[in-house]
Amino acid sequence: MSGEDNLLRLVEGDTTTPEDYHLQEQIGFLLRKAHQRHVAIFASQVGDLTPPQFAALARLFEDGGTSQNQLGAMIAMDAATVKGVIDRLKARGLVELSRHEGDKRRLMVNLTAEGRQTIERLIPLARKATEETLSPFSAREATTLTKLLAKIA
Amino acid sequence: MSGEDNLLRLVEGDTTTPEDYHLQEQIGFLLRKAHQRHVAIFASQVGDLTPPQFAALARLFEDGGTSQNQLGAMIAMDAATVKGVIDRLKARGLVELSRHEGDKRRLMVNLTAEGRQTIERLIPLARKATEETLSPFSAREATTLTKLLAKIA
DNA sequence: GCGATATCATTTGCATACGAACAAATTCTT
DNA sequence: AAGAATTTGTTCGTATGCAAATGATATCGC
Repeated sequence: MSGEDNLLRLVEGDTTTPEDYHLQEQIGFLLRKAHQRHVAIFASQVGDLTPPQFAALARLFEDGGTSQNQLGAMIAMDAATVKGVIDRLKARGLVELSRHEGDKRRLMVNLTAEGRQTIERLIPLARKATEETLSPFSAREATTLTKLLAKIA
Repeated sequence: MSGEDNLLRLVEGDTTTPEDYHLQEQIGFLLRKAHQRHVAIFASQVGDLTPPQFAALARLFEDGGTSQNQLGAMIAMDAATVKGVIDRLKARGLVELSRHEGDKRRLMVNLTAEGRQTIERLIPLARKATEETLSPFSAREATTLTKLLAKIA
């Protein structure tokens, strides 16, 4: 950083320099770490399924069967990602796949009986994971954080 | 859900059921989506490096050289993950590796001249990414969110 | 009805992310 | 000093996550 650069910055009203940059204050870094922490908590509370796998089952439980890509859109996964998740759930017998009648492109995904039983069993554990992730906060702070994040997402 | 289960829940004061569970209100789901959105914004603003690669360079720029695992601890990456990130940065000539004298286990990581130049060039763009990610919020809300996330992480 | 377009799904390649098993070097304990 | 425990790093396997290319089917425009 030269003296001329410093002068230019002052003239332009820009008082920040690369040296002032602090990674741990950046929203992206904090989001990455917070997400990591939650995934670890989720694994310790729920264990059986990963958060994406759980999300897929929970959404099917809420809304009933949909096509694979539609489901992906609802749980924020692109087509390539949702395929892998559904493949693994199918391999475990938690969902079953069928072709849509009338539109042979669509791959319909439905919960099996075991899938329904599994998600009902895991939902209370997922609530505990939410609770533990929010445990550093007061109820008021937890609500604030949830609302702010909902605004981003 | 049987009638007996309902009675039991009422007696125990538990009024939530699996049917009441809403994925989009869960902190984990929101963190995952918010993180995804930021990564997309970061890619569009910074482009050249991924957020983890950028984090490694930024940290080396802030603190100078450290060992690979130590660096990983500072930017929240386990040993296996940080290895891949550093390998790719090394392949691009942005960092250089050397063995620690006195402790031959330690792999020291340092910025190259090109690495330093790169991170100085990218930091202003990373600031823009932070800004855009926080654009749905007022300044006050942005500060609140950052502080709350820092508390989790 | 037919060609252009759009939608749905699959595949490949690359980049995190983590657990577990392992190897090498260092430090601790006795 | 010798053996045990710890630290540092590597490798492997599994699971997201996304871009880009491809194939199959539907729909639109004419």
